[in-house]
Amino acid sequence: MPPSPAEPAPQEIIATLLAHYGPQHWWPGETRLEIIVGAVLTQNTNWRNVSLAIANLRQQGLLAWEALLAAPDEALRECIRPSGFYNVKLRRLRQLLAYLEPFGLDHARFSHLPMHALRAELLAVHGIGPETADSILLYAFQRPTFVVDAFARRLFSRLGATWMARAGYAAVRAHFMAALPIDVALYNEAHALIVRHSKESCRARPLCDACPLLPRCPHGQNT
DNA sequence: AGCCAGGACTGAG
DNA sequence: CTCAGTCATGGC
Repeated sequence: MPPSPAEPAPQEIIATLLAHYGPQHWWPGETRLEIIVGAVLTQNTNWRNVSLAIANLRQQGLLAWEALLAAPDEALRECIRPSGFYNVKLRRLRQLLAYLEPFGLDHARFSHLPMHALRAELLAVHGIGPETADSILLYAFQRPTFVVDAFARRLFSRLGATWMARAGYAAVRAHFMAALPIDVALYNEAHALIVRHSKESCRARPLCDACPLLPRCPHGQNT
């Protein structure tokens, strides 16, 4: 797919964002279970709504392994309602839990299995697609996989890698992983920085003069 | 008051 | 294999 002329180099962009925003130490949840739940609930949904759902679960004491497994559908549904698509997400969450249940979240298996093997297992769960699987692998199990999301696609597309807007998930992921060292901490920061930049500077109105990516980043284009 | 958000799956052509 | 339709709430 790439390399074409004048494509943004991932390591440069990430380094620039890192220099500007500093390390994010970003973590989409307090616990492994919370991260996994959040990964499902955030599918095509803004994090604000997911937070409401997570808060409900916490308040009901359902962010605990045993309690979550034992919770009736109705209780779970009410908790996750604010995150939208609650019927679908309830099923997907259940199926993911069903896959994890025989082992438990802290089973050695999840830290010893080769990443691609674990990734394949997650992808085999109905309702777990590539982005959800990668989020879980990276943030719950500390595996070095690059998370491709709408933010990364939009940002790099605007910076010159226009092919990313329509390319398949695998191609985009492979591009980033070929351009960057295979490193958990790096991928963690990269995703966090891209999200932060996308929500902050790139949405600033009027145009944000402090944008670390100026003049490359054409502020004002759609989102 | 629409429009859209950190996807994934299904059925049709 | 490509792609529109489907699922749904809350914030702006």
